[in-house]
Amino acid sequence: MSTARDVAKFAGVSIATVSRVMNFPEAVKPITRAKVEAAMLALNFRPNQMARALATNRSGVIAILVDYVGGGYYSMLLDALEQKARQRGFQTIIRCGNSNADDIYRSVKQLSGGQCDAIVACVPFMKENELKQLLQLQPNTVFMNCVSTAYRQHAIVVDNQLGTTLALENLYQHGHRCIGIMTGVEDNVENIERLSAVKAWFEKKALRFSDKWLISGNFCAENARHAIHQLLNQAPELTALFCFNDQMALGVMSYLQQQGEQLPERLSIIGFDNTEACAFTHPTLTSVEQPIQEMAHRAMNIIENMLNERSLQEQLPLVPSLINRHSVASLSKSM
Amino acid sequence: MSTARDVAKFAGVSIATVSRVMNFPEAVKPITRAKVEAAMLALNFRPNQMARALATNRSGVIAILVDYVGGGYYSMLLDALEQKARQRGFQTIIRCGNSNADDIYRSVKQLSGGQCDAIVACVPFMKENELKQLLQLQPNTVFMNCVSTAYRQHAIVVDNQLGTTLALENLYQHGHRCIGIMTGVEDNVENIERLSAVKAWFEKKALRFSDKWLISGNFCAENARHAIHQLLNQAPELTALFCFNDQMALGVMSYLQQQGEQLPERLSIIGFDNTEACAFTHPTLTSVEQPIQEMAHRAMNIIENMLNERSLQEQLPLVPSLINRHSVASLSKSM
DNA sequence: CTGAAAGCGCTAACAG
DNA sequence: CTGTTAGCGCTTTCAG
Repeated sequence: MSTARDVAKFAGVSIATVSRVMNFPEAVKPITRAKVEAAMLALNFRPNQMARALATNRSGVIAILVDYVGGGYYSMLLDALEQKARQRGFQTIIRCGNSNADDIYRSVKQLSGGQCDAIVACVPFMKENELKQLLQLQPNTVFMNCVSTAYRQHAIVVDNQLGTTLALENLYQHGHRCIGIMTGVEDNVENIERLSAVKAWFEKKALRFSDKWLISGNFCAENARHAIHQLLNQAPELTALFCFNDQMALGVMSYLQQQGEQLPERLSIIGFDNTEACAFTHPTLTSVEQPIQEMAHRAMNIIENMLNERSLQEQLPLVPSLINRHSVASLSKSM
Repeated sequence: MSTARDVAKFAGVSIATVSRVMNFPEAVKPITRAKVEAAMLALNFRPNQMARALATNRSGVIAILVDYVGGGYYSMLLDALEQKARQRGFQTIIRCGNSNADDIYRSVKQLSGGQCDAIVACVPFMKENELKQLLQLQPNTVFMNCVSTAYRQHAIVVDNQLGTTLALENLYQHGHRCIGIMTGVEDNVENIERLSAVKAWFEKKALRFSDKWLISGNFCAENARHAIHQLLNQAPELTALFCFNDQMALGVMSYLQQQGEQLPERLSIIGFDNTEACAFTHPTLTSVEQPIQEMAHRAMNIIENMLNERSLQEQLPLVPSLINRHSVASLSKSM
């Protein structure tokens, strides 16, 4: 592999000039520049990013930390982040396998040794004090889908209260009063927010809410099958179900259909995330959409501000919207 | 951020000793080592990976190049690769947005500047001569799902002929003789292999195969909806369909069900990849599974051999299997 | 506009 | 077992 020194020798210039051609081409006389560029081509020169990073203390890469890369919501988010980062001249690298705070710490320790300039951490499972530790390891961090009171400048989050209300209100307007709730992972902050929004909504509506209407599906399709079975056993009066993510809604739908139930007649269902699969179920799935593009955009704004040592603004929760499809039946019609 | 020099000063040793504690702890007297480790802790020392990589010419990271990270097959593959790489002490980074040869070249040029030791490139769209170029840019490359005659030592691929045969044979045994084929992206080498396997199978069975039974869905669910509409128009005699990936099968199923068709009665369907969604459709989807774990395992073997400058063995195609579910009806029964 | 030289933080001989 | 020292390949003053 040829180095800048080789190029310099070949072009008959100094190594500093080679560096300038890479970084400030306008600062080099066109004719010299041409010689250098020719040499680069001839020697198939590719600058060593590690050396460059070491010298400048900048790598140009943003690391994204997630749990699984697969399916659902995060894969969409990752693609959005990659695209926005690229637009601003950053490379992105994704590290998966970060399912708890310790995984995150380990990853961050490695990555913050110069391997990246900033981190986007998808850490809905982290508590306030853990976020603090994370920021100590790497100040240039953005938390995605992470509710935080102390670090609002670093945290991008959707208005879960609104998302929840949109879903419940839609079911309500279709005549549903007995609405089941399938929650996700217990200490996931988004889960917590959505759950408390559910309770607030029922109170505001002065509707009875029974704890029997509540069940956990752990955000995962397979668990949702068992969960819905149990839920309908313990609360057969339910006519609708709000799932805290689409994966679970998918599990529920497939389970019920395997039991020979008609959807949405037997149960109206709304999911959360508006993943691609929503359009390809039968019936298609109504779901709450998170504004992924805007989230990715904000993440990059925060990062640029951090890297330029500008002060950060507090982030307001972003506005989700309900995407109406065919998984909700009007109660009057089906009765 | 503290450096090895700081640690050395703090511990009252030389910087070389600090380095040894990191790399060959046994080579340092326990008492010295303890002092150094204490200093590291006290100073919150994290070695600069870039400096280390520069000095050793090894980064410990494997880069994985894919197109989209989302949904289907690749997200499963990515998780498998990450896991296997981690087991062998490598970090992985994923770069998405590589949908053609030029994207790949650009990524590889950047990454091979010391940022990674090896690359796993998911490049079913690349031709033999493009693979050659890629290997010139970065010799330590593994091609995933990539048919190649010249670079078999670098290419991990599933036996597409067998996979295709398994699917068609299953339909045949359920009595189907008029079998539609939904292909993927035209110049995708896996697509090409599967298509020629289809034709070979029909010939071997001495069954008529009409070109009207063939349609492209571009590997994507949305396209599959239009494709199936057209296909059944031009060939209403079809009783079964083999889709070259699951995404398209999903699109087909949802479209037909929206048209009020019964599945699998109207059309028996088999997909390819056995993605997670297969278990959550209704009916559940029979699909050809690629041995992802084994593929990831082999990729890491090849990489270790390359990095240790051992000679590479030619890779034989891996063996896929058919996962039977409920999307295939017996023709006798449904008639 | 260009060159010389001093690092960036770490590793790896080589001495001792 | 430990310290000294010369790089790894690039950037960045500072002179000229």
